[in-house]
Amino acid sequence: MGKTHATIADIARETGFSIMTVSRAFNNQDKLNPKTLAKILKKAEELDFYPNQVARSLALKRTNIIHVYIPKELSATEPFVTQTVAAIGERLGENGYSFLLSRELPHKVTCDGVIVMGVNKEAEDKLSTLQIEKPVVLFGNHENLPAWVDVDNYAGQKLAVKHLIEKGCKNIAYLSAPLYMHYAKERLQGYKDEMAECQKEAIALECSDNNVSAGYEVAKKLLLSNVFVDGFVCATDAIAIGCTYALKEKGLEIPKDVSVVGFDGFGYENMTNPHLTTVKQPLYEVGVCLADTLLAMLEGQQPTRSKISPKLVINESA
Amino acid sequence: MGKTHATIADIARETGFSIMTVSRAFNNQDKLNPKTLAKILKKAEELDFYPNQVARSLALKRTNIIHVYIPKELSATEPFVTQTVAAIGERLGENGYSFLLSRELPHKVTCDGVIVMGVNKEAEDKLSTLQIEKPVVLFGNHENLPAWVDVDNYAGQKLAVKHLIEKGCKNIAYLSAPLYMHYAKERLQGYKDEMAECQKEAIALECSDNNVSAGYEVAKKLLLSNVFVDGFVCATDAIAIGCTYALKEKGLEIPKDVSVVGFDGFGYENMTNPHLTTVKQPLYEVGVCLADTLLAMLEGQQPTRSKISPKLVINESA
DNA sequence: CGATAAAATGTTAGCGCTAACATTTTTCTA
DNA sequence: TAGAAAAATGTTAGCGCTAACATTTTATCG
Repeated sequence: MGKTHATIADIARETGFSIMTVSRAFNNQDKLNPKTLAKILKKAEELDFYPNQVARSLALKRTNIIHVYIPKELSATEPFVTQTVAAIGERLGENGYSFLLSRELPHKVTCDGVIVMGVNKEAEDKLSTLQIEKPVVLFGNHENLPAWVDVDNYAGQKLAVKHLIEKGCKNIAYLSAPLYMHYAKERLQGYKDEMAECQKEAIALECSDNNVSAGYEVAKKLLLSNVFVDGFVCATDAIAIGCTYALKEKGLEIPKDVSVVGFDGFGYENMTNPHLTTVKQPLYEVGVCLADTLLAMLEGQQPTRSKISPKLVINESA
Repeated sequence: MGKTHATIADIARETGFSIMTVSRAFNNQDKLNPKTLAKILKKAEELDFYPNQVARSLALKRTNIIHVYIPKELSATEPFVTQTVAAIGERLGENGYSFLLSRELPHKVTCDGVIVMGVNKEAEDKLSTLQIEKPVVLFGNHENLPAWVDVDNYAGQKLAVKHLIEKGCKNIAYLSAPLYMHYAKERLQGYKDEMAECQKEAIALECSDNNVSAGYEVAKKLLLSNVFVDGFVCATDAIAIGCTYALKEKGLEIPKDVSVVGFDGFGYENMTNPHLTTVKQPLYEVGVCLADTLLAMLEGQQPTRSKISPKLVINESA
């Protein structure tokens, strides 16, 4: 591969300073005479020097690698995983860490810390073990873990309801995702509480699945009943899209006759006609927060738990 | 952080072999007496030993890090980027490499190789420079680069046309994406050639943008003219979805009256009613191939160029 | 069965960097 | 301006591993 690259030893030789002084120029600049620092940096520039992170990691007994653990039951290609990972990766990179996507819990010597993309009952025990050795941050929430970041589904869902009420909707129905999904429970509660706080009657229906067909079926069923509804709050965008099909089929116009709000904002919201108003999951922020939480722990700070509030993205459907 | 972890020196001491023999047990097993190997592995297990990759990298003058460079003009959250990155990451991890998502071209000492997620005129010069020092693989195709992996848009679009013809469609129109997108040209050509090969007349219209509204507008325009069309091949799923809205508005049933095929398969295909038949970009395979191409180069093999064929995913719309 | 090749194992040096301590130089104070 | 404190720089040892070469042990064969 041609000649090897300049090292701090080269700079030391050429400037006449010791290796350690050169090392300080890249780590503890404040402990150097400004003139010395300038000379060293100039020579570094001249030699196209770049610190060798591997050597640095070895000397510091670190790896500078973070494992991003994606439990097997999660698809690694789901938007909510990949978008969060993108943010994590960017943030870690800015801080000198590379990362590893893995589907198995890592051995402690292979990383400085772990970000877990969702809880997996099987892995829980291992997590607490690993936690003793290396910092762990979870995407989600868990009472036994001191560090996690989650989306505030509850607050997000309240936002949607609030918006419809402000728009003047009188009868707001809720199409829930299957309740065995933890987010579904949280969102449903947000709807119920917000409705209660506004002295409105809740009408919540659970879909059998989180997809367009299920949303369509449940909305259709509701429309066939005698219940008058002028607003639909849906637990996910997929369900909301299904809902719009049922509404159109019935000849209802969105948002003139009825308003629809979704939840997720993975890009599907722009596939409807009209475009869907939705509560967008703040995945970028979550990813950044996951990374920052871990980085803080690596610097010795206390673990933290964060809930990040989604934002309402107002499009045409409500 | 508690007591340090077992090293090969520990195993050497406890088994009575030299450090080098222990090292061989984890690298050149074939050069060891089987009994020796067994003893060492047993002791390793006992001590929960795991090789320190950082030390290994330093000794081998490698980083075991791959930079995944996402040019600034690409959004890091686009599905086609994030899904490919997920596959790259998984593959690299399996092979002992971690990676770094970066928005700037890396310095050569920070990585063993680079995967570029799309060409950026600005970066092209730098790429050829970097290439001399470290292996580079591009997602896309470029005549000046010896190693790349691309989606075979041309072949993929032919698949879609073929499918409609087999289904018995007589008049197949094409809704193209804006032609300044490189993939749009390739896909359009695939449509044209396949139509020509089947002695069919091509009717191609270009959308002003790659989104639902643009697809809707163009399809609507075509429907207003006197041209009879019983099949739509669309350059993207977003355009196809827009197209379905225009068709439904006109009272046409899909696929009874008219068939629609999209392209991309990023998940939007399941948001339509009926679900969209589409040509799915093989992003997972692309990611794996990008990683494998780079890994092969790192082992000294020649760079290669690959085009990966998308698959037709048959749903309800055609 | 001794010479010789082949297999197995060991020794040395070093990858590039940093912590910890040691030394030198500069600055400050009475 | 001597003497002490502070600032700047240097020395030593080692992080855990591997390449390259050196040595010892075992297998092979006329």
